[in-house]
Amino acid sequence: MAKMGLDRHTLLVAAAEIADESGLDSLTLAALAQKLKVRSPSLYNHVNGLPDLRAALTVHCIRLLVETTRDAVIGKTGDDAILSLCGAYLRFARSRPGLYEAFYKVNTQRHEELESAKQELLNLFLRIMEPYGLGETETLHAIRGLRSLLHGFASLEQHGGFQMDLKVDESVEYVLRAFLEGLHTSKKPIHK
Amino acid sequence: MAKMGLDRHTLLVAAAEIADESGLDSLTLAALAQKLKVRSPSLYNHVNGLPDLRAALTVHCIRLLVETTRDAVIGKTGDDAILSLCGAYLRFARSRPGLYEAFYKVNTQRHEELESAKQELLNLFLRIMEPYGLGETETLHAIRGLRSLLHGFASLEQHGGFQMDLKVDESVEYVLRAFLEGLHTSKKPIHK
DNA sequence: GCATTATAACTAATGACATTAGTTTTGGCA
DNA sequence: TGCCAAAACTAATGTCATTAGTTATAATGC
Repeated sequence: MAKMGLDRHTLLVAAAEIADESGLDSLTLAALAQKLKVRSPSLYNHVNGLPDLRAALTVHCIRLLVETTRDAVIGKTGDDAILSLCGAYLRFARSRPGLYEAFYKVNTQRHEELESAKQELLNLFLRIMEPYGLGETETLHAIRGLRSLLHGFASLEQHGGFQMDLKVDESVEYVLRAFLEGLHTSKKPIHK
Repeated sequence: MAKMGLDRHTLLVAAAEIADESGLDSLTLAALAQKLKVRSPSLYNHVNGLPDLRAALTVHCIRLLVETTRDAVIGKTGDDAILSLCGAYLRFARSRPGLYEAFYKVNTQRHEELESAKQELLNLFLRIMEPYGLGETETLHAIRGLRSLLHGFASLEQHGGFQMDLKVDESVEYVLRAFLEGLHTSKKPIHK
């Protein structure tokens, strides 16, 4: 019974690997234990059960996503920045499908870490929308639109929603350009 | 041991109720059996295990969604039709959250029913995009955009993604108007 | 260096599931 | 009325998560 020197972070990384390989639903404590060559009850020394592990994955995902997208917008502004951010977002979702699943399957219970990670992501979007000079409310609407668009594309793509023989990236670019065009054109309040 | 007179459709409806009440993950054969006052192995007379039940729910969901949205666009064209369709879509997702979950958690295995239900939904979008006079490719891009937007909003809303004190419906309307505006404005191919 | 102690591993056990095999009942039809 | 297929059942297996209680080990204090 050698001590394996596991810690929370090691578990997290291994868990993310399992999720990426076989989907978040396949992430069981049994599978994780097997991967780490340990009996499943041992995991409880580092993690508070499966829900806790999944919540930790959510935070982990958001942090990586912030890192990735923040990196993608360095030295860019306006439409360029947005297109770059969106590209990075979607590549992230594709390369880490299981981790990305954890992103939106957020547990209702909110804790400190999760909130601050989400806030960071929002801040990134806020800064990137600044140059558009939309008002506060409209900026928030626009950000929700971007997030929804990105999540929609990512989620549908992940679940095999785009079967048509047509590149998803081209759809994304087309749609983003139309949306941004629309933002530029109608900088006025919504008309009744 | 009285015969309960269960059939596949009864199971489906009861299953959808459970999913709507407690989430798709809570839909277990055990729970369904209890709801129907039957032992869980009995369910296998009508359904081929949990995966089959979930697949059936997916088809059920898409059919209801087609019905609902088709109804919403009767007598409307252009932006009006789209706004109405989108409103109906999102109301559907809100009112049947568990069923809607089944929509996008599509099993990779495709069968006849599922494909034809999906095709019907696509056809509805195709017809509604006709008056925009975009080319074939661009119409498909635009439809993907609409679907992604709708799914993104629905999914994020369902998972508590919009916490800001700002009506989701207003965001949807704002974003849709911008997107449609953009479609109208840039009817030309994407420029490099 | 040695004893103590907290920790990280373990084994054993329970209870919820899904699923399969094999059994009984029953409703409809010849 | 008797037969049969369908629809219910019981029993059993295997996979999980989780808890309780045990043992080994590493780090700490002396």
